[in-house]
Amino acid sequence: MDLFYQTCREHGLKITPQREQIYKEICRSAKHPTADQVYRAVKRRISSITLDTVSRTLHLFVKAGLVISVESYGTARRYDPNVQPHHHLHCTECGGIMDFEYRPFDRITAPAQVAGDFEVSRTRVVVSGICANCKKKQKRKVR
Amino acid sequence: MDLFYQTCREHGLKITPQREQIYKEICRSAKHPTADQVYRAVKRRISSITLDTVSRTLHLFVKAGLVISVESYGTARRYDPNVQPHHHLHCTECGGIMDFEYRPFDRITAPAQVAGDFEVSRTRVVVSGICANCKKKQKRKVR
DNA sequence: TGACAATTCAGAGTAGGTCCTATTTACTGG
DNA sequence: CCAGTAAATAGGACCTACTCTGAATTGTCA
Repeated sequence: MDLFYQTCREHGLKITPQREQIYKEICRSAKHPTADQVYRAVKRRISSITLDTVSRTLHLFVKAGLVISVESYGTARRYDPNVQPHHHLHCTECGGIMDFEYRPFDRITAPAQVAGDFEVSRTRVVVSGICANCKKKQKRKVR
Repeated sequence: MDLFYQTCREHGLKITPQREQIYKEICRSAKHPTADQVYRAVKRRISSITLDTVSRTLHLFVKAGLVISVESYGTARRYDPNVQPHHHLHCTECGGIMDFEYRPFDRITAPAQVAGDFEVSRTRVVVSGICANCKKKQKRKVR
């Protein structure tokens, strides 16, 4: 939580009970929760909170670099409190995203000819496929 | 378009004017369009078409391997007719996704200790940052 | 402590689908 | 090349995940 207070101060963000709970919740969750999932969890502590507050707060957190917005394949944005380099396994069946760490991948950088005028902030390897769980259930073909 | 006819036949998908136009449109667009963008474009040719038809058709195309569903950072799914290995630049400001090709990245594979029971179908490098366009406009700090 | 800008809440509005059902259409065998 | 049938489509209701507006409230600094 120290990181939270420090980052808020650095960016001139006011510290409110709502923001504390939102940040705590996103850190507690092992998955990459959506705004709505965070909202439901925080609502148990602060019953008056709205989804709008949670959504806007998560956007602010992203801008402040406190959490990151990770790629999604479904319909909802997903957030990740792990701002350290790491990589993702993406299941094309259930839409789930799982973290994995593999140091050699952390050193991958796009060559200048590719990056060009692009200001790179993060490079990630995304492995798509079918997770063990979904593979079991999978017997049917296309249609 | 040959690929389209062939893939449809292989998967027992009927060939309809709607599906032809949807596939043509997604190939024409250099970006990675959303279902809604494809819908608006195709509607100019087939005015009776519905967003529902476009959405379902794109799902079918994904299952048949005719197009792929790429990662997004907003709330809309994005589709890509380029099923060959390639990589993405993702602008965190405008949400845009641009393709890039860099052969050495195509050979990246996750080690067994990571993949485990996961059945890998595709591995992609995603470079996040700020594109040249957005960098220009960017003068303001957080908030 | 008091002023005030930042933040929150409530409710309405929007984007991007998804589901249901009746109707239409593309493919198959005769 | 035509009819039967399963697949596909259109239209409309419904849903999820935000996003906006405006008024009320609250944290922060002098």
